[in-house]
Amino acid sequence: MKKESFFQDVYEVVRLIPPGRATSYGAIAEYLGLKRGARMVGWAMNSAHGQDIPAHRVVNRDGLLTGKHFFPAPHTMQALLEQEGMTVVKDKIQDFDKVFWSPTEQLSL
DNA sequence: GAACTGACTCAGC
DNA sequence: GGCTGAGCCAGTT
Repeated sequence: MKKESFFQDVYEVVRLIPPGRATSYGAIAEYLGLKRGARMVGWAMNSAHGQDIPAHRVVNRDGLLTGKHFFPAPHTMQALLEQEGMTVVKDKIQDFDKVFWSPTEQLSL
């Protein structure tokens, strides 16, 4: 197995998120074996700056764009999500249960 | 080198 | 039903 950092796995999973879909920090953490490692996923995103990581497709359990504040502009995250066909109202993804992409289910097949 | 923090989440009160 | 506390790992101070 790879001895890469937990962060590298996070990046890879986030890259596999298909357009028009979004997932949560907890879902990624769970896929990596960390049930409460959601914070580390967010931390990984923090280090993902400069890489091809669609961090805008990663939101919290509520579909809320908690990480929007870390983007170049506050509306960048929402704009990217809307470009992919998702509806964002008040920094929150609408029909999040429909656009939700679970790595545990999609990648374990 | 130990303590703190950090883009979260769940359980308990 | 809303708030507080605890827990995960790694990077920073």
